Amino acid sequence: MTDKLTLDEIAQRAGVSRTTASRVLNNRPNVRPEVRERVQQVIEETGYSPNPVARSLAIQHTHILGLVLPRRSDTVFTDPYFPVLIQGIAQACNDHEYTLGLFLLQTPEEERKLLPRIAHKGLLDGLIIQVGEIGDQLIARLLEKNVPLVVAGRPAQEIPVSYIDVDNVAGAYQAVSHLIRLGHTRIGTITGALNTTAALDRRTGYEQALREHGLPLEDALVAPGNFNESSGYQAMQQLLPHRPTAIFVASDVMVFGALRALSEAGLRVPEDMALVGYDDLPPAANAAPPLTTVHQPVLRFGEQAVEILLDILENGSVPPRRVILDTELIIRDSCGASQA
Amino acid sequence: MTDKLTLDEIAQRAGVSRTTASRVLNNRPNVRPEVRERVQQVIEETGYSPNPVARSLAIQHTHILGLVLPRRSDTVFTDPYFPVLIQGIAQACNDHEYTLGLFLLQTPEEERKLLPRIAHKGLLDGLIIQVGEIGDQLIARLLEKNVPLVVAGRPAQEIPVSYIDVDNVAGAYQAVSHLIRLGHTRIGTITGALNTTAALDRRTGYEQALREHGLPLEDALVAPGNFNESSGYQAMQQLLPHRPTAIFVASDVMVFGALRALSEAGLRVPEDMALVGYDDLPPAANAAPPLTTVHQPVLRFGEQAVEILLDILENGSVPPRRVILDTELIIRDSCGASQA
DNA sequence: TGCTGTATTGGAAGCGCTTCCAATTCCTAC
DNA sequence: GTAGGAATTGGAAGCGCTTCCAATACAGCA
Repeated sequence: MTDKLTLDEIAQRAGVSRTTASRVLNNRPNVRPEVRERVQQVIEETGYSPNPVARSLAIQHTHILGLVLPRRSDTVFTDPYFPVLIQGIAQACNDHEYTLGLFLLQTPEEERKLLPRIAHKGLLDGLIIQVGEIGDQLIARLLEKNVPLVVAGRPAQEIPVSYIDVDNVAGAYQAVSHLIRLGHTRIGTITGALNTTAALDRRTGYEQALREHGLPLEDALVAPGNFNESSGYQAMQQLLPHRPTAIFVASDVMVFGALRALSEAGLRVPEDMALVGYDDLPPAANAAPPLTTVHQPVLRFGEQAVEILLDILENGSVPPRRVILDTELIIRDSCGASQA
Repeated sequence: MTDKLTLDEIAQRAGVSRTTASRVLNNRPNVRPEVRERVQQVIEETGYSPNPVARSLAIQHTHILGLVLPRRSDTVFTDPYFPVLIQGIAQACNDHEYTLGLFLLQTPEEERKLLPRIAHKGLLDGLIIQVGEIGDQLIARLLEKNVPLVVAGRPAQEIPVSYIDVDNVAGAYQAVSHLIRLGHTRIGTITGALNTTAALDRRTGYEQALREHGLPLEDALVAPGNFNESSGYQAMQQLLPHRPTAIFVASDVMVFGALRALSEAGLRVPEDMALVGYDDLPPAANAAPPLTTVHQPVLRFGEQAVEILLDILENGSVPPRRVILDTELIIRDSCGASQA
């Protein structure tokens, strides 16, 4: 209601020029204390707050960051990972007084339609973009438009872009090593969608652990999943005939699917089959049995992503920043360690 | 890189005035076809796209909608409900060429800090705000600032605001009636957080069903939850000694907690205890056993929310719009109907 | 008391677009 | 060939803010 207020009016009411009013509004020096006081008075009385769009136009940035989540929407809102990521990013945006714009690119047409809006340096100061499938050209295209951006997850191509990731290889390596330490020798894995670097890296960690401990790699013990529940279920069924005694599953959601297959087969966890997952989001601790899983610091991941982006905004995008966060193996019941 | 382009330059290159250039940019009439062609040519060659901020300042709206999720963050990103809601809203925003701004108000300070940004009609054209706890004054405060808004969920107070909700009373009523029809007479309920209207309404539906079917209401059979997994677990434990044979649980997430308590107690579902949940989000179908649950059309809910908001933007906020979406009981295994 | 240097102030230009309105051009009909 | 009207064009004034820069006020010093 009192919204037609402009800085001009404030200035008039306080009996100063618009310039001076602007100065006190932005806490700039060179205003006599008494004058400053008077203007502040008026601002408070009227409940004035400056028009962000006008300000943005003048200063040439908006204080808005964009988060873009490409394709694969099935996973995007079925896996608790993304909500938590969003939360971390939103939190950090709040802390730094930025506004967060959300862009879900579900279909190719949407991507095409949204691209100009995302790529234009007018609306968004910068972008956090979740890495997509291998072969996705979105990042490359954005890069050549010169938009400040940081990628969440390791991009497939070797391009000079800033990104943040968790150490997926090491996380998987830890998990599998732990199973080996518990005495397992026939260890399978259910992979994530192999058109993502995260899934690839986790499989690499699995292989590396087996190899370094002198265990053979057996193709039949590697079942492809795609990060959702049903794929975990199917992969588990596929694995069962080959009699593994332990499985490293590339995401907790797939563990739930695996658990379902196991219970249908009348097998118990961890007695008949040890399981280690990946993610450690809220559902993991309350599962039956509670999941041993590789913890990723998703909230911090999100926070850091925006901090990197802000750094780029301030200091330019060269050289590209690279941040790899550590994971931690959380030992609960599903691996059998607690009863071993 | 080619981003310093302004409409002025386009006009110059095409040999017309900025006014005319603007006209072709916005597909307005009164431009000679050949001229229009020429300008379009230049626009394409240069890859020009107009600065959205400048345009916003001129036309006095931004084409940005805000989604604000107040407090109770524990539930917000632990319950799959919200991601799906966000998805529906984002989808609809895309369809209508709006950008979505996300505001998570986790702490009171954040709320205070963000309020001006949210309430100022400069940045956001309108707001979709998730209803908060009963007693929350956020909506009222926003309302008096005259921000166009639509509430997701029924507000507690009787205020003249537009909102969209699902028919929680009817949904719960359906669920409980179904259990009664299956022959149950000792039917308990695990409620949601009773400082929300959704939880209250669902409890009302439960009571109504019992009453109308001549069954007694028994306080001991009503256990308070708060929509998260652990509360379902605890509530179930609390209910067990009173020997219900069926439970209506106010959200699927709490069903998972209940399931955990039941399995620890050595009870089987649905043989020893019939369960009906609420939500029917992806995890429900893959649960063990698959959940009978009240389906809410969350995606459509989100879409409609933005459509209502756009309607308000276009035609004013009086009278307040009220939209109540229907729910549907999805019968799977957890209620025992399939084996009865 | 007068002079130089610093702190305060406000005028005006500019951010990149839209849009009102007056000026010009083009048709058509007479 | 000309008057009248419609279609086309561009000048200029905003939208609400920031900021450069020149102008003014004030301080300290000799």
